[in-house]
Amino acid sequence: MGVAMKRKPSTEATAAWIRLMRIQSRVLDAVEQDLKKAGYPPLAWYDALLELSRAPSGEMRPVELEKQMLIPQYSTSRLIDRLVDEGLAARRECKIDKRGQFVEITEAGRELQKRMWSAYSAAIEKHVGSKLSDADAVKLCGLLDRLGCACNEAQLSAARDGAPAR
Amino acid sequence: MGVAMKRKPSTEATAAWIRLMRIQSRVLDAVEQDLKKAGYPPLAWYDALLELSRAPSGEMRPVELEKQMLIPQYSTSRLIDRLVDEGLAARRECKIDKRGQFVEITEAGRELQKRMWSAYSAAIEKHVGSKLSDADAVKLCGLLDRLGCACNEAQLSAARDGAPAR
DNA sequence: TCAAGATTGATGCAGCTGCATTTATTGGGC
DNA sequence: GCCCAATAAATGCAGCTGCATCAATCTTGA
Repeated sequence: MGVAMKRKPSTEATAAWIRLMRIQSRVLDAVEQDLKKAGYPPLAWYDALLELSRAPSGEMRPVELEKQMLIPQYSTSRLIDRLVDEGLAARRECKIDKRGQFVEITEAGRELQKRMWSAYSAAIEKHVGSKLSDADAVKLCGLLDRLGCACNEAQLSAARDGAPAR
Repeated sequence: MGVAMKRKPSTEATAAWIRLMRIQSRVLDAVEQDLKKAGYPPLAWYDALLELSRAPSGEMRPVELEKQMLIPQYSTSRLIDRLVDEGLAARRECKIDKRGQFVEITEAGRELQKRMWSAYSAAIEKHVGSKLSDADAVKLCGLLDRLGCACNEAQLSAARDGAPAR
C-alpha cells in the first residue's frame, strides 16, 4: 500500500462529516453564548471545576486533571492560573513530590460550578434535549461512539449531575 | 415563564451532548493532523479556496465568502490576507462599489485546493467513512440535522467533490 | 442636495492554543 | 552514591479568535 492507498469517502460519509462539523459548532456556540450572556466564564472552566469538585477532597494533581479533561499539559497549566487568579481554586504544595503540586477547589469555585450547571443544563435542554427524543438521543450516541476509536471509559459514566465537554 | 423555566435535560440528551462535543473534536483533530502531517495548511484555507474555485469566474466579494463560510467578517478579512500573502488568491478592485473588492483565486490556489482534496478526502474516509456504513451515515445526518435549527440550504448540496467544514 | 444611517472592509487589543523549550525533581541502573 | 532518562509544571513565541471600533463609501429620504 503506497501513495495510491487513498480511497474516497462515499457521499453519505462526506455528508455526515460536514454535518458533524457544522452542527457541533452551532450547538456549541449556542450553548457558550447562553452561558456568556448569563455572565459565566467559558465551558472549559466549568469542566475543570466539575472535575475538581468531584475529586476526593476537592483537590487533584494537574497531571490528573489533564488526563481527565483530555487537554494538553500547557493548557491545564494556564487554565489553573486563571482559576487561581479568580479565586476559584488554590495551589497547594505536594509534599511527596516536590516537582508537583495539588490544585484545590475553593468554596467560591464550588458555588460557581453549581450555579453554572443550572444555566448549562438549561442550555443543553434548550439546544439538544428539546430537539431529540430520548430514544433518538440514544441512537445518536451509538452512531457517534462508533467514530470515537475505542477511547471511552470515563465518558460513559460522566453524564450524571454535571456534564463535561471537550 | 420566569427564572424557574429551567428544565433539566434527560440523561440521554446530556450523553448525546457530551458525545457530540467529544467525538467531533477528536475526529476534527485527527483530520487536521493528517493534513498537517502531509504539509498542508488548515482546513479553513481549504474551505475558502473551495468556495472561490466554485465561484463563476473564480472571484467573490469578501461579504459573499463570509456568508458561504458562516464565519465572522474579521475572520474572513484576515483569512484573505493570509491567502494573498501565500499567493493563493489576489485582491481585485471592485469598480461598481469602491468600498468593496473582489477576491480571485490564483492558479496556485486552484492547484492547492485540488491537492488538498486528495488528502482531505482520504482523511474523511479514514476517520468517518470506514467506521460507518452508508446507511448509518444517513441516519447520523438525519439526527444531526434535527439539532441544526432549520439553517441548512447550501449544506445539503455541498457534499460533492470537495467538502467544506465549519 | 445633503445629512443620517447602513454597509464594506480593516485593525488594535486581549485572550486562548499549539509548539518548543526550560527548570526542577525523581527514580533507575551501574 | 552518581549519572541519566523520565516526569511535573511553567513559559516565551507565534498564530488565531472575538470584540470593538474605525474609515471609506454607498443609499435613502426629507
